[in-house]
Amino acid sequence: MTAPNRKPDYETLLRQAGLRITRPRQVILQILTETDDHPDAAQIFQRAVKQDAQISLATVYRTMKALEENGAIQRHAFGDGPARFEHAGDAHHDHLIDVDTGDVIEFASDRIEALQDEIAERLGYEIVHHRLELYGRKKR
Amino acid sequence: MTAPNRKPDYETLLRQAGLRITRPRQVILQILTETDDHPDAAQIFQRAVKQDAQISLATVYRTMKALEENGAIQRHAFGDGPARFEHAGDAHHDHLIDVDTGDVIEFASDRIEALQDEIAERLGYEIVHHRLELYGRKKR
DNA sequence: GACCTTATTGCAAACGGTTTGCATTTGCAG
DNA sequence: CTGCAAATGCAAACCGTTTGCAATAAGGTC
Ligand SMILES: [Mn+2]
Ligand SMILES: [Mn+2]
Ligand SMILES: [Zn+2]
Ligand SMILES: [Zn+2]
Repeated sequence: MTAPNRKPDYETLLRQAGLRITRPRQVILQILTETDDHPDAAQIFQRAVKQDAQISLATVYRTMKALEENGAIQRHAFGDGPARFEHAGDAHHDHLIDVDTGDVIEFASDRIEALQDEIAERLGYEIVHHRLELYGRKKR
Repeated sequence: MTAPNRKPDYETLLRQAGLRITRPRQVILQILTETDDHPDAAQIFQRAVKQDAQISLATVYRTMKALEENGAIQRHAFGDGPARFEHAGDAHHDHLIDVDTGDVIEFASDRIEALQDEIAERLGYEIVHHRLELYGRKKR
């Protein structure tokens, strides 16, 4: 469940950053555009290989890094597993991870966000970014 | 800055779990007892080697795992660096990491904790654990 | 289109943190 | 003190990620 899809124009974004639109990148960007979950590099790679059998995992990683540096995607590290990605541009939100299924549910709370700022303020700090993850189990 | 030191009796705890009090473990436990920060395995190892030159890093890792499984310590993964440890038993708190210095400041907010429960509740989940980390920069 | 320069690729090897197999040592119950 | 299982040190394996390198291909210029 991702916030309303902004259908970000990754290609234009990359072009403006002076990066080339290569075949591997097109494939990866397409996957990112039409995905609604938080895939890791291996999953993106699996999906990519179906479209172009000679894409390499290294290229997936390099592309993700490029996209991240240009603010096109966000990288998360849930639990201790591999990094997982999602397109940026949607409004800020945090995540609830189902410990049984691994499902990721998004949520947002401006009250929590405000309290975070308050706390940082009180400690004499300015928040650069934060990470709030709830790990939970579905109530039956 | 850690909450008031509970001076946990790790040795008794380990004995009750059926684990043996070996020399390497004594050294590591001592380090953990008198430390007030959030050291990683390499740091614990460095400190340990000063007391007993033949302790191995593998033993540090194995001991940390044993302690964690018995609820004696907590493991954190700040940013993307190595895991960092602190003794459990102190009251729950979350962390503010100084992005410039790496310093870790502890804080607690029952208002935030309550809001988290509320959110999970609303989504039909029960929180097993959570992770709240603020990454900030000191205001001058 | 052909050409040139340079970014990007695939591959395999390196990486850093952590875990593990194994032969040896050690704690500790009897 | 003995005997046995648990714990150790070492080195090798691990897993996700990054990197060096030679080969390829993007895309600006004519
Ligand atoms: Mn998300
Ligand atoms: Mn702490
Ligand atoms: Zn947030
Ligand atoms: Zn908390």
